[in-house]
Amino acid sequence: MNDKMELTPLTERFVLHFGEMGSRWGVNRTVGQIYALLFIAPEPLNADEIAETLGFSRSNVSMGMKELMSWRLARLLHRPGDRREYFEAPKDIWEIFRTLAEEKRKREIEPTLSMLRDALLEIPQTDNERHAQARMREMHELIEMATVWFDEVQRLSPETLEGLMRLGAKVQKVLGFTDKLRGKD
Amino acid sequence: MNDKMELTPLTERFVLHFGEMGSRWGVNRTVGQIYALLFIAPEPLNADEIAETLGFSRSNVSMGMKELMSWRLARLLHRPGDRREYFEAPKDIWEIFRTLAEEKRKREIEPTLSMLRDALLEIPQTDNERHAQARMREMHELIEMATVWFDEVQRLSPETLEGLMRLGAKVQKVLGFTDKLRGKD
DNA sequence: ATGAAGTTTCAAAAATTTCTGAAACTATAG
DNA sequence: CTATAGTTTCAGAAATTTTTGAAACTTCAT
Repeated sequence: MNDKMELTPLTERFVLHFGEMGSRWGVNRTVGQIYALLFIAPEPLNADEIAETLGFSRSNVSMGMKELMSWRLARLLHRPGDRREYFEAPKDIWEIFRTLAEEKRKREIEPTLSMLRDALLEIPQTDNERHAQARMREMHELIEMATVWFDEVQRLSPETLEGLMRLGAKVQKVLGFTDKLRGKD
Repeated sequence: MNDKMELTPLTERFVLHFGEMGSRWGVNRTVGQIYALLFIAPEPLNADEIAETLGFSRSNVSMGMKELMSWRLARLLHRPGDRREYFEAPKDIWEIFRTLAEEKRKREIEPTLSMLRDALLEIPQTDNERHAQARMREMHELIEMATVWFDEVQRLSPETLEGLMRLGAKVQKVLGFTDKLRGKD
Protein backbone atom coordinates (compact mmCIF):
# COMPACT_ATOMS: atom_id res chain seq x y z
CA MET A 1 0.00 0.00 0.00
CA ASN A 2 2.68 2.48 1.00
CA ASP A 3 5.49 3.08 -1.38
CA LYS A 4 8.30 2.81 1.11
CA MET A 5 10.66 5.16 -0.70
CA GLU A 6 13.66 2.89 -1.24
CA LEU A 7 16.97 4.14 0.04
CA THR A 8 19.93 3.58 -2.22
CA PRO A 9 23.41 3.42 -0.70
CA LEU A 10 23.91 7.07 -1.62
CA THR A 11 20.78 8.36 0.05
CA GLU A 12 21.09 5.99 2.96
CA ARG A 13 24.48 7.36 3.83
CA PHE A 14 23.08 10.86 3.87
CA VAL A 15 20.15 9.87 6.07
CA LEU A 16 22.27 7.93 8.53
CA HIS A 17 24.74 10.75 8.80
CA PHE A 18 22.00 13.20 9.76
CA GLY A 19 20.76 10.71 12.31
CA GLU A 20 24.17 10.50 13.91
CA MET A 21 24.85 14.22 13.81
CA GLY A 22 21.43 14.91 15.24
CA SER A 23 22.60 14.71 18.82
CA ARG A 24 25.31 17.29 18.19
CA TRP A 25 22.75 19.57 16.62
CA GLY A 26 20.27 19.17 19.44
CA VAL A 27 17.75 16.75 17.95
CA ASN A 28 17.47 13.00 18.25
CA ARG A 29 18.27 10.36 15.70
CA THR A 30 14.69 10.02 14.49
CA VAL A 31 14.32 13.73 13.88
CA GLY A 32 17.66 13.93 12.10
CA GLN A 33 16.88 11.04 9.79
CA ILE A 34 13.37 12.21 9.01
CA TYR A 35 14.67 15.63 8.08
CA ALA A 36 17.35 14.21 5.85
CA LEU A 37 14.82 12.01 4.12
CA LEU A 38 12.42 14.89 3.49
CA PHE A 39 15.26 17.05 2.31
CA ILE A 40 16.24 14.75 -0.53
CA ALA A 41 12.78 13.38 -1.30
CA PRO A 42 11.57 14.51 -4.72
CA GLU A 43 7.96 14.44 -3.48
CA PRO A 44 6.21 15.05 -0.16
CA LEU A 45 5.94 11.94 1.98
CA ASN A 46 3.30 10.74 4.38
CA ALA A 47 4.02 9.50 7.87
CA ASP A 48 3.66 5.81 7.00
CA GLU A 49 6.10 6.05 4.14
CA ILE A 50 8.58 7.74 6.45
CA ALA A 51 8.12 5.16 9.19
CA GLU A 52 8.55 2.30 6.77
CA THR A 53 11.51 3.73 4.93
CA LEU A 54 13.43 4.52 8.09
CA GLY A 55 12.24 1.56 10.15
CA PHE A 56 10.80 3.64 12.99
CA SER A 57 7.50 3.10 14.71
CA ARG A 58 4.59 5.13 13.49
CA SER A 59 4.31 6.93 16.79
CA ASN A 60 7.95 7.83 16.84
CA VAL A 61 7.52 9.46 13.46
CA SER A 62 4.54 11.37 14.79
CA MET A 63 6.63 12.76 17.66
CA GLY A 64 9.48 13.52 15.29
CA MET A 65 7.25 15.42 12.91
CA LYS A 66 5.91 17.50 15.76
CA GLU A 67 9.45 18.46 16.65
CA LEU A 68 10.46 19.17 13.05
CA MET A 69 7.43 21.39 12.60
CA SER A 70 8.30 23.26 15.78
CA TRP A 71 11.65 24.00 14.15
CA ARG A 72 9.78 24.97 10.98
CA LEU A 73 11.93 22.48 9.10
CA ALA A 74 8.93 20.63 7.72
CA ARG A 75 5.57 21.74 6.54
CA LEU A 76 2.32 19.91 6.32
CA LEU A 77 0.29 19.52 3.17
CA HIS A 78 -2.58 17.52 1.76
CA ARG A 79 -3.13 15.90 -1.56
CA PRO A 80 -6.53 16.03 -3.20
CA GLY A 81 -8.55 12.89 -2.51
CA ASP A 82 -6.12 11.60 0.11
CA ARG A 83 -6.84 12.02 3.79
CA ARG A 84 -3.30 11.40 4.95
CA GLU A 85 -0.95 14.19 5.93
CA TYR A 86 2.04 14.74 3.73
CA PHE A 87 5.23 16.46 4.74
CA GLU A 88 7.92 18.28 2.88
CA ALA A 89 11.05 20.18 3.79
CA PRO A 90 11.29 23.81 2.67
CA LYS A 91 12.99 23.91 -0.71
CA ASP A 92 14.91 27.15 -0.53
CA ILE A 93 18.13 26.51 1.26
CA TRP A 94 18.55 30.15 2.25
CA GLU A 95 15.18 30.11 3.88
CA ILE A 96 16.21 27.02 5.83
CA PHE A 97 19.35 28.76 6.95
CA ARG A 98 17.42 31.74 8.26
CA THR A 99 14.75 29.71 9.94
CA LEU A 100 17.36 27.66 11.69
CA ALA A 101 19.21 30.74 12.87
CA GLU A 102 16.00 32.25 14.20
CA GLU A 103 14.96 29.13 16.04
CA LYS A 104 18.39 28.53 17.47
CA ARG A 105 18.46 32.04 18.72
CA LYS A 106 15.07 31.71 20.32
CA ARG A 107 16.03 28.50 22.09
CA GLU A 108 19.74 28.82 22.76
CA ILE A 109 20.36 32.54 23.13
CA GLU A 110 17.25 34.38 24.28
CA PRO A 111 16.91 32.55 27.60
CA THR A 112 20.49 33.43 28.45
CA LEU A 113 20.07 37.03 27.41
CA SER A 114 17.05 37.39 29.62
CA MET A 115 18.80 35.75 32.58
CA LEU A 116 21.67 38.17 32.10
CA ARG A 117 19.38 41.16 31.90
CA ASP A 118 17.82 40.19 35.21
CA ALA A 119 21.15 39.55 36.87
CA LEU A 120 22.45 42.93 35.75
CA LEU A 121 19.64 44.72 37.55
CA GLU A 122 20.68 43.40 40.96
CA ILE A 123 22.83 45.51 43.25
CA PRO A 124 26.11 43.66 43.85
CA GLN A 125 26.79 43.05 47.55
CA THR A 126 30.41 41.95 47.57
CA ASP A 127 33.59 42.36 45.56
CA ASN A 128 33.08 38.96 44.07
CA GLU A 129 29.58 39.86 42.99
CA ARG A 130 30.80 43.11 41.53
CA HIS A 131 33.37 41.22 39.51
CA ALA A 132 30.89 38.55 38.44
CA GLN A 133 28.47 41.18 37.29
CA ALA A 134 31.12 42.97 35.27
CA ARG A 135 31.86 39.70 33.44
CA MET A 136 28.16 39.17 32.86
CA ARG A 137 27.91 42.64 31.42
CA GLU A 138 30.67 41.88 28.91
CA MET A 139 28.92 38.70 27.91
CA HIS A 140 25.62 40.45 27.60
CA GLU A 141 27.05 43.17 25.42
CA LEU A 142 28.72 40.76 23.04
CA ILE A 143 25.66 38.59 22.62
CA GLU A 144 23.40 41.57 22.16
CA MET A 145 25.66 43.06 19.53
CA ALA A 146 26.07 39.79 17.67
CA THR A 147 22.35 39.13 17.55
CA VAL A 148 21.43 42.64 16.45
CA TRP A 149 23.96 42.32 13.69
CA PHE A 150 22.75 38.89 12.71
CA ASP A 151 19.20 40.20 12.59
CA GLU A 152 20.25 42.77 10.09
CA VAL A 153 22.15 40.38 7.91
CA GLN A 154 19.23 38.03 8.04
CA ARG A 155 16.85 40.61 6.72
CA LEU A 156 18.81 40.86 3.48
CA SER A 157 17.65 39.00 0.42
CA PRO A 158 19.56 35.85 -0.51
CA GLU A 159 20.91 37.55 -3.59
CA THR A 160 22.33 40.46 -1.67
CA LEU A 161 23.70 38.19 0.98
CA GLU A 162 25.35 35.96 -1.56
CA GLY A 163 26.89 39.02 -3.13
CA LEU A 164 28.11 40.30 0.22
CA MET A 165 29.72 36.99 1.02
CA ARG A 166 31.52 36.85 -2.28
CA LEU A 167 32.60 40.38 -1.59
CA GLY A 168 33.85 39.26 1.80
CA ALA A 169 37.24 38.20 0.55
CA LYS A 170 37.99 41.62 -0.80
CA VAL A 171 36.75 43.51 2.24
CA GLN A 172 38.83 41.21 4.33
CA LYS A 173 41.98 41.96 2.44
CA VAL A 174 41.57 45.70 2.83
CA LEU A 175 40.64 45.49 6.48
CA GLY A 176 43.34 42.98 7.25
CA PHE A 177 45.78 45.43 5.79
CA THR A 178 44.61 48.37 7.91
CA ASP A 179 44.68 46.08 10.94
CA LYS A 180 48.31 45.41 10.29
CA LEU A 181 49.07 49.09 9.87
CA ARG A 182 47.46 49.68 13.23
CA GLY A 183 49.47 46.83 14.68
CA LYS A 184 46.53 44.65 15.82
CA ASP A 185 46.30 40.86 15.57
CA MET B 1 41.47 23.35 53.46
CA ASN B 2 39.84 24.35 50.20
CA ASP B 3 38.14 27.67 50.01
CA LYS B 4 34.96 26.47 48.46
CA MET B 5 34.19 29.68 46.59
CA GLU B 6 30.79 30.58 48.06
CA LEU B 7 28.00 31.12 45.57
CA THR B 8 25.73 34.05 46.28
CA PRO B 9 22.18 34.00 44.91
CA LEU B 10 23.36 36.14 42.00
CA THR B 11 26.21 33.90 40.96
CA GLU B 12 24.29 30.74 41.71
CA ARG B 13 21.58 31.71 39.30
CA PHE B 14 24.17 32.24 36.58
CA VAL B 15 25.84 28.91 37.24
CA LEU B 16 22.58 26.95 37.37
CA HIS B 17 21.40 28.56 34.16
CA PHE B 18 24.52 27.44 32.33
CA GLY B 19 24.02 23.97 33.71
CA GLU B 20 20.50 23.82 32.35
CA MET B 21 21.35 25.32 28.98
CA GLY B 22 24.29 22.98 28.64
CA SER B 23 22.27 20.25 27.01
CA ARG B 24 20.99 22.66 24.34
CA TRP B 25 24.54 23.76 23.66
CA GLY B 26 25.87 20.22 23.46
CA VAL B 27 27.58 19.81 26.81
CA ASN B 28 26.33 18.26 30.00
CA ARG B 29 25.26 19.98 33.20
CA THR B 30 28.61 19.52 34.90
CA VAL B 31 30.51 21.10 32.04
CA GLY B 32 28.06 23.98 31.76
CA GLN B 33 28.25 24.78 35.45
CA ILE B 34 32.02 24.50 35.66
CA TYR B 35 32.40 26.85 32.76
CA ALA B 36 30.03 29.40 34.26
CA LEU B 37 31.89 29.24 37.54
CA LEU B 38 35.27 29.77 35.92
CA PHE B 39 33.88 32.56 33.82
CA ILE B 40 32.83 34.67 36.78
CA ALA B 41 35.58 33.61 39.17
CA PRO B 42 37.96 36.47 39.94
CA GLU B 43 40.83 34.00 40.39
CA PRO B 44 41.78 30.64 38.88
CA LEU B 45 40.28 27.68 40.75
CA ASN B 46 41.58 24.22 41.44
CA ALA B 47 39.59 21.07 40.84
CA ASP B 48 38.74 20.53 44.49
CA GLU B 49 37.36 24.01 44.89
CA ILE B 50 35.22 23.48 41.81
CA ALA B 51 33.96 20.11 43.03
CA GLU B 52 33.08 21.48 46.45
CA THR B 53 31.47 24.66 45.23
CA LEU B 54 29.27 22.89 42.73
CA GLY B 55 28.69 19.71 44.72
CA PHE B 56 30.03 17.34 42.07
CA SER B 57 32.32 14.41 42.61
CA ARG B 58 35.99 15.02 42.10
CA SER B 59 36.10 12.60 39.19
CA ASN B 60 33.19 14.23 37.49
CA VAL B 61 35.06 17.52 37.62
CA SER B 62 38.10 15.83 36.13
CA MET B 63 36.03 14.60 33.18
CA GLY B 64 34.40 17.98 32.82
CA MET B 65 37.71 19.79 32.74
CA LYS B 66 38.96 17.46 30.06
CA GLU B 67 35.96 18.33 27.96
CA LEU B 68 36.25 22.06 28.62
CA MET B 69 39.89 22.01 27.64
CA SER B 70 39.04 20.14 24.46
CA TRP B 71 36.73 23.06 23.65
CA ARG B 72 39.55 25.42 24.62
CA LEU B 73 37.19 27.10 27.04
CA ALA B 74 39.50 26.56 30.00
CA ARG B 75 43.21 26.68 30.40
CA LEU B 76 45.47 25.06 32.89
CA LEU B 77 47.91 26.93 35.07
CA HIS B 78 50.06 26.41 38.13
CA ARG B 79 50.74 28.59 41.13
CA PRO B 80 54.22 28.79 42.56
CA GLY B 81 54.65 26.46 45.50
CA ASP B 82 51.35 24.67 44.88
CA ARG B 83 51.25 21.34 43.18
CA ARG B 84 47.58 21.45 42.30
CA GLU B 85 46.31 22.35 38.86
CA TYR B 86 44.39 25.58 38.56
CA PHE B 87 41.96 26.45 35.83
CA GLU B 88 40.72 29.67 34.37
CA ALA B 89 38.43 30.66 31.53
CA PRO B 90 39.89 32.86 28.79
CA LYS B 91 39.22 36.47 29.70
CA ASP B 92 38.73 38.08 26.31
CA ILE B 93 35.17 37.53 25.30
CA TRP B 94 35.93 37.97 21.61
CA GLU B 95 38.50 35.26 21.81
CA ILE B 96 35.93 32.99 23.41
CA PHE B 97 33.52 33.76 20.63
CA ARG B 98 36.04 32.82 17.97
CA THR B 99 37.21 29.70 19.69
CA LEU B 100 33.67 28.53 20.09
CA ALA B 101 32.89 29.16 16.45
CA GLU B 102 35.99 27.26 15.37
CA GLU B 103 35.28 24.28 17.57
CA LYS B 104 31.62 24.15 16.63
CA ARG B 105 32.57 24.19 13.03
CA LYS B 106 35.06 21.38 13.48
CA ARG B 107 32.54 19.21 15.29
CA GLU B 108 29.19 20.13 13.80
CA ILE B 109 29.98 21.22 10.25
CA GLU B 110 33.16 19.61 8.95
CA PRO B 111 31.90 16.02 9.23
CA THR B 112 28.84 16.91 7.20
CA LEU B 113 30.86 18.78 4.60
CA SER B 114 33.11 15.81 4.14
CA MET B 115 30.19 13.40 3.87
CA LEU B 116 28.67 15.66 1.23
CA ARG B 117 31.91 15.90 -0.73
CA ASP B 118 32.08 12.13 -0.87
CA ALA B 119 28.47 11.76 -1.86
CA LEU B 120 28.87 14.28 -4.66
CA LEU B 121 31.61 12.21 -6.26
CA GLU B 122 29.33 9.24 -6.84
CA ILE B 123 27.63 8.70 -10.17
CA PRO B 124 23.86 8.85 -9.65
CA GLN B 125 22.10 5.69 -10.85
CA THR B 126 18.45 6.71 -10.82
CA ASP B 127 16.28 9.78 -11.14
CA ASN B 128 15.83 9.85 -7.39
CA GLU B 129 19.55 9.74 -6.84
CA ARG B 130 20.07 12.49 -9.35
CA HIS B 131 17.57 14.62 -7.51
CA ALA B 132 19.02 13.79 -4.11
CA GLN B 133 22.48 14.67 -5.32
CA ALA B 134 21.29 18.00 -6.67
CA ARG B 135 19.87 18.84 -3.24
CA MET B 136 23.09 17.79 -1.60
CA ARG B 137 25.00 20.03 -3.93
CA GLU B 138 22.88 23.01 -2.91
CA MET B 139 23.48 22.23 0.72
CA HIS B 140 27.18 21.79 0.16
CA GLU B 141 27.48 25.08 -1.64
CA LEU B 142 25.68 27.02 1.05
CA ILE B 143 27.67 25.56 3.89
CA GLU B 144 30.94 26.04 2.06
CA MET B 145 30.18 29.64 1.30
CA ALA B 146 29.02 30.40 4.81
CA THR B 147 32.10 28.90 6.38
CA VAL B 148 34.54 30.58 4.03
CA TRP B 149 32.86 33.86 4.81
CA PHE B 150 32.86 33.18 8.52
CA ASP B 151 36.55 32.34 8.33
CA GLU B 152 37.24 35.70 6.89
CA VAL B 153 35.19 37.61 9.39
CA GLN B 154 36.85 35.64 12.12
CA ARG B 155 40.29 36.68 11.04
CA LEU B 156 39.49 40.33 11.66
CA SER B 157 40.58 41.98 14.88
CA PRO B 158 37.92 42.54 17.53
CA GLU B 159 38.15 46.28 17.01
CA THR B 160 37.53 46.04 13.29
CA LEU B 161 34.76 43.55 13.82
CA GLU B 162 33.07 45.69 16.38
CA GLY B 163 33.28 48.62 14.03
CA LEU B 164 31.86 46.55 11.18
CA MET B 165 28.95 45.43 13.30
CA ARG B 166 28.12 48.95 14.36
CA LEU B 167 28.35 49.87 10.70
CA GLY B 168 25.96 47.04 9.93
CA ALA B 169 22.86 49.10 10.52
CA LYS B 170 23.85 51.59 7.88
CA VAL B 171 24.91 49.05 5.30
CA GLN B 172 21.66 47.30 5.91
CA LYS B 173 19.61 50.37 5.23
CA VAL B 174 21.32 51.03 1.93
CA LEU B 175 21.13 47.44 0.82
CA GLY B 176 17.56 47.06 1.99
CA PHE B 177 16.72 50.03 -0.17
CA THR B 178 18.34 48.63 -3.30
CA ASP B 179 16.63 45.31 -2.60
CA LYS B 180 13.31 47.07 -2.65
CA LEU B 181 14.15 48.82 -5.88
CA ARG B 182 14.90 45.45 -7.40
CA GLY B 183 11.65 44.13 -5.98
CA LYS B 184 13.13 41.50 -3.68
CA ASP B 185 11.61 41.14 -0.21
C1' DA C 1 -25.15 7.77 14.37
C1' DT C 2 -21.53 4.34 12.68
C1' DG C 3 -17.32 2.78 11.16
C1' DA C 4 -13.10 3.18 8.67
C1' DA C 5 -8.84 5.66 8.04
C1' DG C 6 -5.74 8.29 10.03
C1' DT C 7 -3.29 10.73 14.00
C1' DT C 8 -1.81 11.57 18.76
C1' DT C 9 -0.97 10.43 23.48
C1' DC C 10 1.08 8.03 27.08
C1' DA C 11 3.02 4.64 30.17
C1' DA C 12 6.40 1.47 30.14
C1' DA C 13 10.67 -0.82 27.89
C1' DA C 14 15.04 -0.02 25.83
C1' DA C 15 18.94 2.62 25.03
C1' DT C 16 21.98 6.11 26.11
C1' DT C 17 24.26 9.41 28.86
C1' DT C 18 25.87 11.12 33.11
C1' DC C 19 27.86 10.61 37.56
C1' DT C 20 30.27 8.30 41.26
C1' DG C 21 33.64 5.90 44.29
C1' DA C 22 37.34 3.00 44.33
C1' DA C 23 41.47 1.74 42.31
C1' DA C 24 45.29 2.86 39.37
C1' DC C 25 48.38 6.00 38.04
C1' DT C 26 51.91 10.09 38.21
C1' DA C 27 55.05 13.18 40.00
C1' DT C 28 57.59 15.21 43.56
C1' DA C 29 59.67 16.05 48.14
C1' DG C 30 62.29 14.10 51.48
C1' DC D 1 63.50 4.63 47.14
C1' DT D 2 59.27 5.70 49.69
C1' DA D 3 55.50 8.30 51.14
C1' DT D 4 52.35 11.59 49.88
C1' DA D 5 49.57 14.86 47.35
C1' DG D 6 47.32 15.08 43.44
C1' DT D 7 45.03 13.39 38.98
C1' DT D 8 42.81 10.07 35.84
C1' DT D 9 40.42 5.96 34.61
C1' DC D 10 36.78 2.90 34.63
C1' DA D 11 33.03 -0.27 35.76
C1' DG D 12 28.79 -0.01 37.58
C1' DA D 13 24.73 2.87 39.58
C1' DA D 14 21.66 6.53 38.73
C1' DA D 15 19.34 9.54 35.83
C1' DT D 16 17.69 10.92 31.54
C1' DT D 17 16.23 10.43 26.91
C1' DT D 18 14.41 7.81 23.22
C1' DT D 19 11.36 4.50 21.27
C1' DT D 20 7.47 1.62 21.14
C1' DG D 21 2.73 -0.51 21.09
C1' DA D 22 -1.68 -0.08 22.58
C1' DA D 23 -5.40 2.76 23.52
C1' DA D 24 -7.68 7.09 22.83
C1' DC D 25 -8.92 10.44 19.93
C1' DT D 26 -10.42 12.87 15.39
C1' DT D 27 -12.45 13.36 11.10
C1' DC D 28 -15.07 12.41 7.50
C1' DA D 29 -17.98 9.54 4.28
C1' DT D 30 -21.98 6.92 4.34
